[in-house]
Amino acid sequence: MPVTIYDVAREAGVSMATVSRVVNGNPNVKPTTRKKVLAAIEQLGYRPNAVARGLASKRTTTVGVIIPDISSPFFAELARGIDDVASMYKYNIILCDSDGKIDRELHITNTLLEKQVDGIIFMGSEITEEHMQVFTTSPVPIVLAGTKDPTGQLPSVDISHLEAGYDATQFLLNEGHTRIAMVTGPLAEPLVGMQRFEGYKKALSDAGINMKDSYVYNGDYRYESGLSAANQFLSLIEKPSAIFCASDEMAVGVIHGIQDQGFKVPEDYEVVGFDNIRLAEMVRPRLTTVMQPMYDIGAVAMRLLTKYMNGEKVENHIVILPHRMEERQSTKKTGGQ
Amino acid sequence: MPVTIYDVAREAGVSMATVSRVVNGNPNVKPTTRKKVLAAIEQLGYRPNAVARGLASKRTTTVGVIIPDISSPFFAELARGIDDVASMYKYNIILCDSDGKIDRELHITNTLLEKQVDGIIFMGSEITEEHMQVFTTSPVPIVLAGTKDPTGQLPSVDISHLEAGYDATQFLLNEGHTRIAMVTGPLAEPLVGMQRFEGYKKALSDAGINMKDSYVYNGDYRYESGLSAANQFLSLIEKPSAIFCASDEMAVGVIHGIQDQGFKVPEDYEVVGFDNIRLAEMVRPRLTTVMQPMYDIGAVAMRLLTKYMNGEKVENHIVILPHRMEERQSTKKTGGQ
DNA sequence: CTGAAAGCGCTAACAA
DNA sequence: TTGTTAGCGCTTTCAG
Repeated sequence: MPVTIYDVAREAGVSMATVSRVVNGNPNVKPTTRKKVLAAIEQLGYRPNAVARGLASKRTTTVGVIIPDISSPFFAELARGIDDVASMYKYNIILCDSDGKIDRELHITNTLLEKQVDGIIFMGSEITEEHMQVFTTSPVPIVLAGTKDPTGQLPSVDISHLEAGYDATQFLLNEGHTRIAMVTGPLAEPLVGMQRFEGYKKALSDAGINMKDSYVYNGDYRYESGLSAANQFLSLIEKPSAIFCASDEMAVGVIHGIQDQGFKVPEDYEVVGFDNIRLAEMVRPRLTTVMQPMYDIGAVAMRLLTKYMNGEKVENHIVILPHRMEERQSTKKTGGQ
Repeated sequence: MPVTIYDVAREAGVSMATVSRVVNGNPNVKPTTRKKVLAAIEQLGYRPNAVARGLASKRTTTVGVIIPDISSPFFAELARGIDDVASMYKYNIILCDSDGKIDRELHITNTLLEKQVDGIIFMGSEITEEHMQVFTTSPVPIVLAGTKDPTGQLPSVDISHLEAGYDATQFLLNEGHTRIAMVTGPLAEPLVGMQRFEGYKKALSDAGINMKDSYVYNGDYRYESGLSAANQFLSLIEKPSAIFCASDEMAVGVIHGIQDQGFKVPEDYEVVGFDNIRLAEMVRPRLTTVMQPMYDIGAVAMRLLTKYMNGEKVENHIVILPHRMEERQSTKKTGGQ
């Protein structure tokens, strides 16, 4: 039988209220009694029951985190940012993998709400009507990380995927390329995969270049689809001269696919990735990529959530963090810049 | 004001006890009343309060997970295994990054216990006296994943790092090498880094080869230390001909270090890694490595924990999962095998 | 098969 | 500065 606040109170010769006060750092306690209580706590090895506290106070100092896949380097880095800021603010994280399945996401949200989390951070590629329905009726604040809500109602922290896609393509255009291919993410994701692709199309059209369907390979962010994409592109009569990939993993796949056929990067083909995960520095040639501040997205999302949980007024509920081109060896050195 | 079990009871015209029964799937409820209650729940949009339930039942269906760094591919994969099995058994995970700092590990353990988790899974490289002191007095079961307790008291799931180190070295020995270098992990980790190194030493000594200090580079599992290790080894008068690395990241670093100096892997130097993270397949040459079942370690650890939480008797509290050599292109094809 | 009632351990007024 | 006293929302005997 564990020791309760009541045991401590008796041992210290005070009331539970007083014990509660010292445990919670309430200043209204005479130093002498505080000392007595502390001694009793020490002596008995008292450990406050957070569940009871949660029930009485209606705050659990726990937030729920819904993530598609914690074993993905991208999301793992985001999660790290979330956890670091959370622990800074004394919150704990209930982490749930959703596998990106909508029904699981919804179900998890509900479980988290049952557990009385003080807030939720949601990562996922798509925000459907159903999501909106659940999220907007949530009794606690929910912020999106690495995605955004199409209607702009929900708080979110993300980059501009469209601009990022545009910039990457532009970068290649500036190198003098006209035959630029793209390995996209799943286009079923309207807010991420599709946006990056839109950026690519826009850059091309702004440059007066017609997009060729044969220069677009629909990937799934994974290494293997980069490999296949390279094979497809290299089998074309008129091959592209540069390839923009919607993820670093695919970019590395593309590079290897190219190298396996005896060509060189960047001499024969230039390749640009997306994300800037650690892998980008662990390949040869090292990968030129769109740097996305993953850790910061998580950290800022969590910080934002703390504000909502504290009832603070938030000026800007949609945060767009900056991205930038990280130039390495998979592209040729541009003259200027 | 959220709807409570009491509201449902009134709406359905029954007692709270009955509502509780149907919510918990207790069979002792007449189908008719069950239907009535379900209707009321639906109608009111009732969502059970897990905190209240936890206080009353003394079970939270939540387990704590202490992890050095969720952004490490190795631990992320373990975490995935844990989470999958946890959700299979309807548990949620409170995930806490410890940064491998002992005081944080201890502090987190305490917080988790305050939150009344039903069990804990601990990942970390070292188990000190202090850990033992805290873990053995825990009111809930604790299982170690990816490490083990030196005294053999605590339940754990791991591989044999010593044997794995031995096998990797042996593998290189079988290829005819006599000058085998090793890039170790931190030797301050007695149960992981040191064990792999011990395996290396043992294999060498069993083969009648004297270990040379200049062939040992003390790394930290990261890519950069592989790079430095390669530089050190290649600057030796008598260079090693094969290098065994205690992590895949370091192995990739070593390979790049070698390639950067104009040499080839495996032609000039053979390299073996450790872990078999996804990266191992995403480099050229693809990495021969010691495959460690990371996902399974997590999954089995969680499964083991469920048994303890259910009060089931466990025959074998120390589980050693198999490892194996995964032969790829960073080593030459051996004739036999 | 159902209801009444006693807590679970703590917080938060409210008094004193 | 401290104590008293209600609950928080639910589970769980124990009766019936």
